[in-house]
Amino acid sequence: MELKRLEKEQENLKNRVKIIPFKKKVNLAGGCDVSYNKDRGTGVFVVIDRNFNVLEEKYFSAKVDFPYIPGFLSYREIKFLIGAYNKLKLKPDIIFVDGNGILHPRKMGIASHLGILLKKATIGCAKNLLLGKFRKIKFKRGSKSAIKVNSEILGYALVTRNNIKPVFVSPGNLIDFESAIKYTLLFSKFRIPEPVRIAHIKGKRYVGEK
DNA sequence: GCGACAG
DNA sequence: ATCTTGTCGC
Repeated sequence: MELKRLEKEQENLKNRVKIIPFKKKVNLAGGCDVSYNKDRGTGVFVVIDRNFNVLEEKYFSAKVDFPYIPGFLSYREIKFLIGAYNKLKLKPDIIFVDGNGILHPRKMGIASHLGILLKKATIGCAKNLLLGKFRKIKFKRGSKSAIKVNSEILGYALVTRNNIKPVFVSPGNLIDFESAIKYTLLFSKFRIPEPVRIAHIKGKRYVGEK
């Protein structure tokens, strides 16, 4: 099937992912999300500062041309994200993506894919677990638990708010686990990191042109 | 074979 | 993801 080809493409792409120490100072954080309406999708990109002020927001709408298939989310959504990103004037130092980074069957979740195409540091923050196992944790902001896939750590379950279930964080590209966790907490006020949460809200409210 | 399965 | 009001709990 066609998915076999895409699987190989992911296998190749993953060789370009770099899980390396993140040194840059983060003044601007980007967040993105895709919302749907019938057969159309809209990508939203927002840029916020460390005080959660929204400095810029851009949209990109187009027809949906790929179904949702677990493990292949980027083939459905990445064009919307790229489209919105290219309209930004401000370029974020780090980007939060709704979905996984290397916590993926082929270590090529949408956050990693986007990070490679944009050559930017990206962090994947999923609301639900795609794969792997982790030990139970206290629902106390800051507590975390490694998510293992075949005994290899690919991400962390991270509690960003007291008494609220964790989000599943994994490096996308050009960043390490520690920094991914650190910045996710730094930019989280509620369960979902603000950049992504805001992008999500903007998307639902957005009524753009075709 | 059966069940799980980001958005 | 999306369709959708009230409602339970911190």
